[in-house]
Amino acid sequence: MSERVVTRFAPSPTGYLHIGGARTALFNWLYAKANGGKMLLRIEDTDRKRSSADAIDAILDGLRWLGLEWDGEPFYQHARAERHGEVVKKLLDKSLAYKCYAKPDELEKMRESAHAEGRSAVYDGMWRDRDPSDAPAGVDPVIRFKAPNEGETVIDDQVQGTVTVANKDLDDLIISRSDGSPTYNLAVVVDDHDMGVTHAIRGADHLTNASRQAQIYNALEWQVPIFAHVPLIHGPDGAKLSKRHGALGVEAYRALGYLPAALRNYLARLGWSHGDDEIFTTAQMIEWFDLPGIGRSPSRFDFDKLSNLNAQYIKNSGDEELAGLTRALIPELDKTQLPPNVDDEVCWQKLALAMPGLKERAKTLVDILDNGRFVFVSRPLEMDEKAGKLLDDEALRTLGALLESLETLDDWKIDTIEQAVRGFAEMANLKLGKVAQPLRAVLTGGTTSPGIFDVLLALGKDEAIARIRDQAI
RNA sequence: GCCCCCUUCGUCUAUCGGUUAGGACGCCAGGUUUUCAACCUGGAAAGAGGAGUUCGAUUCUCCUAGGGGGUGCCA
Repeated sequence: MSERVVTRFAPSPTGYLHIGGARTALFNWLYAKANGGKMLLRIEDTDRKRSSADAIDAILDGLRWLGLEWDGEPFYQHARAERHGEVVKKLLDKSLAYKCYAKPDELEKMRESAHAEGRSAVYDGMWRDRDPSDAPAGVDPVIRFKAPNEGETVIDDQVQGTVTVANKDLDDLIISRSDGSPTYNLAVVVDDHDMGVTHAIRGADHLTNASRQAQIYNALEWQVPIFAHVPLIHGPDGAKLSKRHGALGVEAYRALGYLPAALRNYLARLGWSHGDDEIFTTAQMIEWFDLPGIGRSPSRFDFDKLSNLNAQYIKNSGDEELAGLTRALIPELDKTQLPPNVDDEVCWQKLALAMPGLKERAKTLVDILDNGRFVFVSRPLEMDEKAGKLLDDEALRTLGALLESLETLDDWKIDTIEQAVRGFAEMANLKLGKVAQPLRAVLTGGTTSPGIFDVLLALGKDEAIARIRDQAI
């Protein structure tokens, strides 16, 4: 391919960057990277009423968080209205478009009869060849594209294959509103052309648009870009994605404690495959990504699989890094769920110390925080029900006896701690569990935690001994 | 209604005419074990239905059913 690849991600700023959009962006980004090309970003805000600055920010932030940087400055479609108008005028001058004065009730009638007669095309072309002098006074017309009536329009889609639509099924679509603003299909064609877009990778909901856009390209005698329409993502129940399941904005995934790399990996694997490979680095994704690898059927969003992948990414991340990421997450979280002392530097150091044990049982960064809560709480610890039950007199006496072995430890290292505790259990002729469980209770206030030696290490000698002393007899 | 697209284990998918239909998540059982996880081993689990093409169809074609998308002066 001698032509340089240019892809684009073109969201409309009517809400956050949802998961489907994120995947579309990822595919465009991967394809551009894989081919040494560029991915441009275009904000499709021709409908000013529906667009918002907040939505634009959310989309840009979401892309950055996911690590999908676009090339150059974002394009804003509304800012190109003048150019769109030029093209509309050109079409008008060449008689490839015309003014239409049809009234709403006339349109409604056409809709009804099209439905009744089983026709796909709605607009009947009533102004297509009418003399402009028939125009009613005081009505601002829309401008319609004069679509071919016969033959067929064929799209050679890189994902869907050859898609053929009979031209009689496509009516004359509006390319310019009565207020003079351009509509989507016109703006997309003009912008993709002007931006030099070679590949349009987008959701399959645009498949029918592709046929109409191809007709406009042909009328303008511009080259039609290569299309790739990616099947949509559905919710776990197969229905359209709703907020209840996957249709969260990507910032919600961040708040849920997912790592960008894991989400990228999951999204890449959802609808695209490279043999049996499940886990790949971003570099591998770029190396392997191609359009034929994209499947043709819609897929469902599966949180379990995402979580599993996220767990693996967490397991392979550094302890300090994870502590930092978890700390950075604090502002995103529900205040009532936070552990105490989250501003205490020492607690975060302890969390990093506890990380080897925490990260192997965490699916998300939120799990790390939840399971690492014991490093944050202040003495004296509250015992939960199970912990309280466990701490009978016998257990408390055992802990009292254990204190000596720990206090005499000079070197508070994981293996010396283990030696001390195991040694004590052996000496006391107790199974390790008889010592570990009560110990876990007094150190964490509960009955589940990372390995008990890890807990002792993370807490530090002074704090650990103090917590034991608080309860032991 | 009409147009377009899709259909392999519950889910994501491999297979590109000949396989005991493979992998991953989840699930079940066992192992390991200081709790919970993690981990290890094993297991159940799929070609929507019907025609055709072919020596041979999951794979190619058609029909049906089901699902999705579109059908806007939204994108």
